[in-house]
Amino acid sequence: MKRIKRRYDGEYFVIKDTLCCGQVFRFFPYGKGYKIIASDKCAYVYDEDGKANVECREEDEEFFFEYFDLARDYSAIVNSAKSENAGILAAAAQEGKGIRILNQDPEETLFSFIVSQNNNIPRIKGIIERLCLALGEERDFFGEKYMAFPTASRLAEKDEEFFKSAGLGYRAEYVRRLAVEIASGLDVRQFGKLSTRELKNRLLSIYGVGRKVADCVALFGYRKSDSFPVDTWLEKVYREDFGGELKNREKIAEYFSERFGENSGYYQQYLFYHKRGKE
DNA sequence: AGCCAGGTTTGTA
DNA sequence: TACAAACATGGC
Repeated sequence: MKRIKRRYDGEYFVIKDTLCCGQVFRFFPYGKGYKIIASDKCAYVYDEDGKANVECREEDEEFFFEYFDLARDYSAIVNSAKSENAGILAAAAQEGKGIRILNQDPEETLFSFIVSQNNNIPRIKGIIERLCLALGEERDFFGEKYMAFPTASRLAEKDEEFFKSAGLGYRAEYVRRLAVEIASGLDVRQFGKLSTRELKNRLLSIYGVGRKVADCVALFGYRKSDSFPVDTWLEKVYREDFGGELKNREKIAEYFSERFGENSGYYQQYLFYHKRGKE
């Protein structure tokens, strides 16, 4: 199989910022940048001389073009952010204009963000990697091994003890029950047909999924850019940078998504990255 | 030692 | 409807 290399202009596509802004967990420092694993596919990606570089199998070129959302015009989004007159948003957008919102697999995104609740990013990455190592299918990337994200059927074979030993803590039962549901017929990929509202209600009916995880999954897994996930960092942004008084995170999420509409998800990423900082 | 991390569920009023 | 406590784990 052939290996291909694509170079993209780096003004609105910075690999490091796109991977390190908290939307994805399976990437590892490698060479001049990172190895990224999405579903069962792998790519070597790095920033160099103001360009974003993507190297992968020839047959995966289209997959990663879509994955990195390369058909979308991010200059328009960044310019809108700058014209919003919304506190630090303009500065955050300038700082994070190289971020692209990845088109991730819904099922992987759902499992990943259930793991993310009340947890920190390094730990989330570790837990997910242990699950992949134990249960993922082995694949080859030009002579180097990597593990695909496990199927729900494989996950469903394991008991709660297994998930606890992977470090999931009280989330073990959430993950196990979702795996069993999917293994016995629930197809979360079909949720993509639903409207944003219907999708969120459907996600909220899953044990272990609340408003914030539903918003992340809708945004990162189903491209619902009118979602504005509010976690501890965005609550901080709201209080400290927007002078907000609301206490309820759901209300805060409504405030932002009503204000920013279809650009909510992008702005949220700029603000998150700005507030939390880089790796 | 106690607080925090990309929160959700359950119980109470 | 709104709010508090409980829930595992590990880094600081």
